[in-house]
Amino acid sequence: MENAKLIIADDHPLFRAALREAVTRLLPGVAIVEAVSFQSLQEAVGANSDADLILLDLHMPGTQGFSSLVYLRAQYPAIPVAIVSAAEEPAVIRRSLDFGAAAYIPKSTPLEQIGIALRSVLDGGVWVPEHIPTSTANDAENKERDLAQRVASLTPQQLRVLMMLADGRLNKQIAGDLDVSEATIKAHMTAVLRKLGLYRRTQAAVLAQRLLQAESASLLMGEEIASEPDAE
Amino acid sequence: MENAKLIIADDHPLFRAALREAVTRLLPGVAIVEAVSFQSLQEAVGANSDADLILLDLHMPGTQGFSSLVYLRAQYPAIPVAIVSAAEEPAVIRRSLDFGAAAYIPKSTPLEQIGIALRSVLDGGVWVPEHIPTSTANDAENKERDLAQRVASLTPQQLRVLMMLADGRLNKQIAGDLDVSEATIKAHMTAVLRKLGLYRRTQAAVLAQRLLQAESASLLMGEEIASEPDAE
DNA sequence: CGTTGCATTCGACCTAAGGATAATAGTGTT
DNA sequence: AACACTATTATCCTTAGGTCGAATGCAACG
Repeated sequence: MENAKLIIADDHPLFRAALREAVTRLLPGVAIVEAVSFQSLQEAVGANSDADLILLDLHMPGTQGFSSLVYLRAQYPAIPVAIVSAAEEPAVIRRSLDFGAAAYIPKSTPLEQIGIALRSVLDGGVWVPEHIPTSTANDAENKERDLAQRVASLTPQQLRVLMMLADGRLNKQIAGDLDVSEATIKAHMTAVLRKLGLYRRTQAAVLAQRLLQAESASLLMGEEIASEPDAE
Repeated sequence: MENAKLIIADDHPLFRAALREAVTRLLPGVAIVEAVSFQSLQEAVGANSDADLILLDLHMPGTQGFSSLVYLRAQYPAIPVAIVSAAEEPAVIRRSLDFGAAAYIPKSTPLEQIGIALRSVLDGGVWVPEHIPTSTANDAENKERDLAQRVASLTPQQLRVLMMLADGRLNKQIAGDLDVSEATIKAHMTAVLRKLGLYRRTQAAVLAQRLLQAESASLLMGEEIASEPDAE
């Protein structure tokens, strides 16, 4: 475990340095790659697809909300991702885990706890702060969590299609972007709708918009999402 | 002006009382109707469509974001709406005005200022706090403001169609809901797309989602919205 | 080493969406 | 009364969207 390879992604230079320092002390001998933006994170993980762990800050230039996490999980499902964030709301933590994060480390976590967390994740485990309930009775939040898990089950290509759909692009345009035929995009679209339990692309677009970009606001209240293709 | 009719819509009983008290003192003799939710506001304004002013709190049960304001403006364009809110961010204030509000009164506004504001609005004028710049150099925000104004230009029926579209409903379903033919919905849809400067219903749905429901988060950063139906 | 599972790809086929045009009717303003 | 605007509908046509079935290829498993 000591010659593991870590990727640290955080846009704040000071905090990145502190994190590097901490990791070096807690896990001597690990290799560390740093990324300062979503762009550089993509490059870093592309050049180091054998990495053993990614420490990820939500709120980086180039991404909003959970899109970077979802991207990583879809693109490199083998690499565990630990979220390192200032936010400590249970709803954010739970959703991070629903999106496939292996750990959620609030920036206020004591050093030795961070060490425990990192070792646990490198061993293939999961780590969350102690006082966080893993379930909630909030019906609206549960609905959103379910959807988050569904999004996490998308394949890399399906996720790409969904994100481009949320940009309002046509199947034909997406096909051009991904350099495949339009029929292929349609097939992906069908799969996305099935996995998300929806019936129309418009619903998926709105959903992706809310789920991936929303921060604190919409986490606590929900509304109806899917409706049957009802009779008329 | 003294026998004007006001509608006060605020879900907080204490603040509603304070507001009623203040209005009674500032404008003796005005009739006051109160609403505690979006539902009751709809009833109140329906039964008092000759009202001279609506004092509206954003954040009421039954609505998120600006949807209640947009609804009122579309449904009763003749009745000026003054937003009364705790939020004081210039971006929120500007967007409220873009959506057609006649005034924006932060809850911290001194009483005599409120009186000036109300009289100004009842006279057909507009009122905003002094220190708020009416324009911004923020390119992303300007893009969103332009879209907000476009949304404000929709007719009541067009707005309803847009909102249902943002729920992911089919033209056929919307037609059933509004009890008109699908051809009519298509005509409205075409008009909506034209007014918003878009080319696809998916874009409109995502847009409505962001514009009407977004609170603080997405107000400061923007992304590309419309793209030409480009060649492929 | 085969086989099972899944992701990706695609064509055929049908349905939904959207543009153009034109017509009717109600409403409110000038 | 004339005008402007909204709402409604229909017809025709083109494009976009979505389902089904099926082929390919890769990677894990026994």
